[in-house]
Amino acid sequence: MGVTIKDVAKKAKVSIATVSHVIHKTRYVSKEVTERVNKAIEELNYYPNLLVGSLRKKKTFTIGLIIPNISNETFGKLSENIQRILFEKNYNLIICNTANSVSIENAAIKTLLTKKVDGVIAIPTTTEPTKFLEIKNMEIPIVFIDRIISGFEVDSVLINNYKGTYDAISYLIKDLKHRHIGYIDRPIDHSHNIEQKRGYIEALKDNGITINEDFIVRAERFDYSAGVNAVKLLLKRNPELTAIFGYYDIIAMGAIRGAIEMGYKIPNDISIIGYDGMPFTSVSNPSLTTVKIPITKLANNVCNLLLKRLEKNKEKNVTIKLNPNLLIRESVTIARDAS
Amino acid sequence: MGVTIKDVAKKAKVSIATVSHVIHKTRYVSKEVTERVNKAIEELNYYPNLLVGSLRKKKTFTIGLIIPNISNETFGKLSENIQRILFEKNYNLIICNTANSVSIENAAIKTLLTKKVDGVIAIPTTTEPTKFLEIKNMEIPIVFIDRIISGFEVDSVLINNYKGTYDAISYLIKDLKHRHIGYIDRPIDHSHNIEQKRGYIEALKDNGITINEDFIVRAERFDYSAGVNAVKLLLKRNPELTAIFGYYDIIAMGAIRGAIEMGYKIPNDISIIGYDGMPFTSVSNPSLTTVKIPITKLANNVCNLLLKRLEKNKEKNVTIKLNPNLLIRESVTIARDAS
DNA sequence: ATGAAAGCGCTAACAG
DNA sequence: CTGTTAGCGCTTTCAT
Repeated sequence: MGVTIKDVAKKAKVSIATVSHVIHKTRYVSKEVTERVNKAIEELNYYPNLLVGSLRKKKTFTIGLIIPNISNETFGKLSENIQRILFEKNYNLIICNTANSVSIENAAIKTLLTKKVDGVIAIPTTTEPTKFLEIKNMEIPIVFIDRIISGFEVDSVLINNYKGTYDAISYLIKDLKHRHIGYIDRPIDHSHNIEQKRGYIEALKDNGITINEDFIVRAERFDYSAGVNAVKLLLKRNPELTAIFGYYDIIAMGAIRGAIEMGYKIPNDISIIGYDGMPFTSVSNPSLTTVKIPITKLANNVCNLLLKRLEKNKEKNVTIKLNPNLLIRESVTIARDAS
Repeated sequence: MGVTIKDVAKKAKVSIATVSHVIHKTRYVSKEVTERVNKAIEELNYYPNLLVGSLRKKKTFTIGLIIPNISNETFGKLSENIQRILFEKNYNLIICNTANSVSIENAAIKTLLTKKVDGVIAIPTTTEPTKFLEIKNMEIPIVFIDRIISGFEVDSVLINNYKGTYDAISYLIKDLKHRHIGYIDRPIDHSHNIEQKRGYIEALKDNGITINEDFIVRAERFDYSAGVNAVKLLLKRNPELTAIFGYYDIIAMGAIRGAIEMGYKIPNDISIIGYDGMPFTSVSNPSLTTVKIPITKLANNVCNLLLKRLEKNKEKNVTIKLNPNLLIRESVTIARDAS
């Protein structure tokens, strides 16, 4: 492992304890000795082995991040912010992409435990707490982002997806007179999309519109082409639709494409709303009206929560709820059947 | 640090050596004992501390990834692929975003060295090898992606940015009859954009077009709005331009927006070509003609190179060069002044 | 077929 | 003000 503290001690003609103390400024060392040690460190290109230190200090300064996929713009931005904030506090991030696979997620947790991370930040895929329970039982702090696992208490920073969707749908109904609104749901249920759907249902109800199950369809996957297919299915089945909500920007972008392929004009024939507020949705044409998740705020809250918890692990779990907000852009307009 | 090998040994009534051997199958242990040990591991929820193991084995199974920013779609995809491939080989990734800052990059290298990573993968920002030289001197394998630091020999997987740009510009000239082609360059020079520019220059030369320095401008930053500004500057100064090449997709997207804001129609008035092949450029409108970097192939090559090097570190440096390819989409068409 | 014990590089308690 | 040393959790050599 190259140069060790011993080599430095020998070169500086001091004990290894002194070297350690010079590095961490953990007790007074005379100026001359300090200089000698620093010189030796410099000359030998010594980098203290933090992993060994962690052996005694019970702290690795490593945090695990479990996330579906960082190549998603939203998750990428989020990871980047988290990494930056934690790096400033001397923590490093081991990022594990789960690709929405429970088995990969479990494997990731296992590795993180063997790497003895000080804490875990997760956007969990699973809806069973099993593996996360193990983390918790080991008293390793966990922070969940935008997901709940029912019956599992953790610190979490949530997005008010109910309100986000409710507001978007209400806007379509009240401001733009839509009454036939299609809905593209997530392939598999998790807490966030269930909340979204509740927002859709409640907004319809509150405006006296009966729910039509035919207007709701699940995307087959998490990607663009799934959006294309979903919208086609929806529009063929329900030609009366004047607006469509996609639970996720990429799906909504696919929906725009699918609708265009079917000969519809966006937004004149069909209004489309997305969810997440990914940057690229603003540069597309038409730009996408979408519900924006406050990423920076999210990252800040997550890190704060975790850092606090790393200091005192004993207090009650905290849940923070952040409001998304509707970004009105070009992909929506007044309903074509508005009277 | 919770449950240790000792606890397992005690519970299974064997020595810690035996526990270790059961875990790693590193010597024969009788069936009964093996079962007892595994049962104890299970019941105690024991996760071996890999960091300690690395103390003796001189191997941490951790790789450092230094990258400008993973929230960039290209880098995000790249990171994700690298993470997945290495994870399958039991390696973890510590990702450090440098935000194109040399000082952050240096700080990142320092941390990676204290975390005793087995290897480093980097898209370097600096053009001075100083810190990377330290890594190399410690005989830690490094792989560079798409960047060269002159006078610094490392394994690298490069993109043939010269050819990528040359082909794109040649296409504009030969197929689409453009003769007045603007060029938006990177804010600061690095190897890849220098190669790109050389491709631009040579393509013009080879087609008998004289280089006009006024047609070349540098983006002020790496972002969308810098593209907007750059194109405006370019078009005001040179109304004769019929096409513009942006060294980076986001800049090119900004250029489209800027040109539209000035009243140009894309592609009829101005053709615009980007570089990178980010996914979102295909769903925008008009979709962007761009030079696509082969991300998956890139990730595979990088990981292969690194994994090989982790086995035998003594051989000569390897450089792999991958060809990008032109994706022809909607943002280019025949020059408006074509005769 | 299994155990005892040295030692990896470092921190921190103790000693002087 | 500085040095000596035990020990963190584990792997591996040596011993039986």
